[in-house]
Amino acid sequence: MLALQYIRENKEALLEGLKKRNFLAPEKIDELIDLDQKRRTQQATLDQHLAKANAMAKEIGLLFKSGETSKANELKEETARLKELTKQLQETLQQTTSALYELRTQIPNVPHESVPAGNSEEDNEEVFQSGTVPDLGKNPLPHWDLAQKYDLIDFELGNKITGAGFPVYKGKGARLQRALINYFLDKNTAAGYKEVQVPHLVNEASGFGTGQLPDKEGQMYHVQNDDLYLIPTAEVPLTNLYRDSLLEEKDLPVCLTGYTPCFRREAGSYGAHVRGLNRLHQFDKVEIVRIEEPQNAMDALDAMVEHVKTILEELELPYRILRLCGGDLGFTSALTYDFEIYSTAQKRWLEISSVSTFNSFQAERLHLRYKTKDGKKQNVHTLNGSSLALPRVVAGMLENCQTNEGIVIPKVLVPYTGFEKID
RNA sequence: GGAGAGGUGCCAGAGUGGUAAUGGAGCAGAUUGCUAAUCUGUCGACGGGUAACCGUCGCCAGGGUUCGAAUCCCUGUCUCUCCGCCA
Repeated sequence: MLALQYIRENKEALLEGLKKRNFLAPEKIDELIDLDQKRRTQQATLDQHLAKANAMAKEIGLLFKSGETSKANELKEETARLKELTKQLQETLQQTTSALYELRTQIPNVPHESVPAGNSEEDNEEVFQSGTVPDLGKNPLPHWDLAQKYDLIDFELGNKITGAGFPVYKGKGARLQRALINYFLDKNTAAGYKEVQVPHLVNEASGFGTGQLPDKEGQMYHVQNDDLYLIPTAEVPLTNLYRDSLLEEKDLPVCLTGYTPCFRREAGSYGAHVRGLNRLHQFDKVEIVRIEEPQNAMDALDAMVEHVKTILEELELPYRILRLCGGDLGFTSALTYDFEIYSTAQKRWLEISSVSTFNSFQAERLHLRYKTKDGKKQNVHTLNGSSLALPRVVAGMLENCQTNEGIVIPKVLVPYTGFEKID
C-alpha cells in the first residue's frame, strides 16, 4: 500500500511508474486523491461538532450539580439535535475512510526506476549469467525419470494420500531435501541472518500485511473452520513478526532466515511445465527477509543477490539473473531479481529464487515503522528472497549431475547428505 | 471441549457514570557536577495551522444505553487458571 502523502506529492511520477506495469488507471489515482481530500474535510467538520457536544455535556453536568435542572434540560434538548448531526457526519466519514482504504489496497507498488517496461516474462532483462551447461551426451533424463530410476521421489504415492502436486520423498531423495535445507540455513546464518522457526498457518491480518490478501486470495489454502491460511511462503510469517511495530534505528537492519514448507493452490496451472518437481502444491523453501532503513535498502538488495549467487556457485549450477519487467513484477514489489538455473535435460530455465524489495509498500500495510535518531517516525523498507526454493534446485541438480555411474552430489553438500553419489 | 478470571499508555499500576491518578523507563531542556542526582516538559492515532499551538479520537475490537462511558449492556477476540483430551 502506498503512503497517502507520497500519492499526494508525487502524482506524476506515480502514474509514470504504474504505466510500466501496465496499470493504466489514472482515474483511480484521481479518485483516491479526491477521497483523501474529502476525508480530511469531513473529519475537520466532525471534530468541530464533537468539540461543541463535549463542551455542552460538560456544562450540563455542572448545571445539574448546581441544581439548575430546567436550564440543564433545555441544553439536553439541544444536544439531541447535535447528536443526530454528528451521527450522520460520523457515518459519512466512515464510508469515505473505508472507500479510500479499499481503493488504496488496489493500487500496486510503483516499480523502481531500473525496472524495464514490458508485458510478460519475454521482456525480462537478463543481467547476469554464470556457470557452464554440462555436456550430458545424447539423451539426458529429465528429473522425473531420474527420481523414479533411483527411487528418490514418488509422485504416485503423493497422489494417493493427498493429490497431485504433493510428492513423497524417499531414501536418499528425502535425505537430499534435509541436506539442502540445512545447507541453506547454514549459509544464511553465516551471512548474518538470524534463524527463526515460524508457524505454517497465518491469520488474515498477516496475509494482508504482506499483500497476499486480498490480491491472491484464491492461491492460498484456507482452513475455514479456524479462518487461517496455509503459508504460500515464509515471507508471510517472517515479515509479519514485525507487524504493528515501532523499531529503533539501532534495531536495524533486521535479517531473518527460516525454513518452511510452502503451500500453493496454483489454480490455473497446467501442461508440461508443471511436470515432476516443476510446480507443486507443497514444497520446501528457505527464505531470507530483511528490514532496512530506506537509504540502505538498495545496498541490501544487492547484498542479497550476491549472497544467493555464492550459493549457486558453490552448488556448481549454471544460472542466470533476470530483472523482472513491469508486467511480470508482483503486486507488492518495487524491484525483483529472479534467479533461474538451467535444466539441461528439459532444455529450459527454472526459477529457483526471487529476490525483491518492496520499498515501504509492505511497511505501510504492516504498520511497521522505525524511529530515526532525531525522533521522526518513518516507514522501513522490507525485502525478501528465496535462499533457496528446493524442488527446482533438486530438479536441476539431478539432471545436470547425472552420469553413467549415477548422480554426483556437489562437493559442498556431501557433509550434509553423507553420501557422494546416488546410484 | 467444559468452568472461571481478566485485557488500562513503552512498562508497572489505580480508577464501578462527570471526561485517564501515581510510579518507573525513554527522550528533550535546565541545573548541579561526575560510575550520577534534581527540576520541568514530552511521551498513541488522526485532522487543522508556515509555526507556536488548537481540536478530535484513544482504556483489546465492534456495536448499544446516556446530556456524558475505562466504568453499564450485547457480540467477537486474546491471555491466564482449573477440569477433560492429547504429541
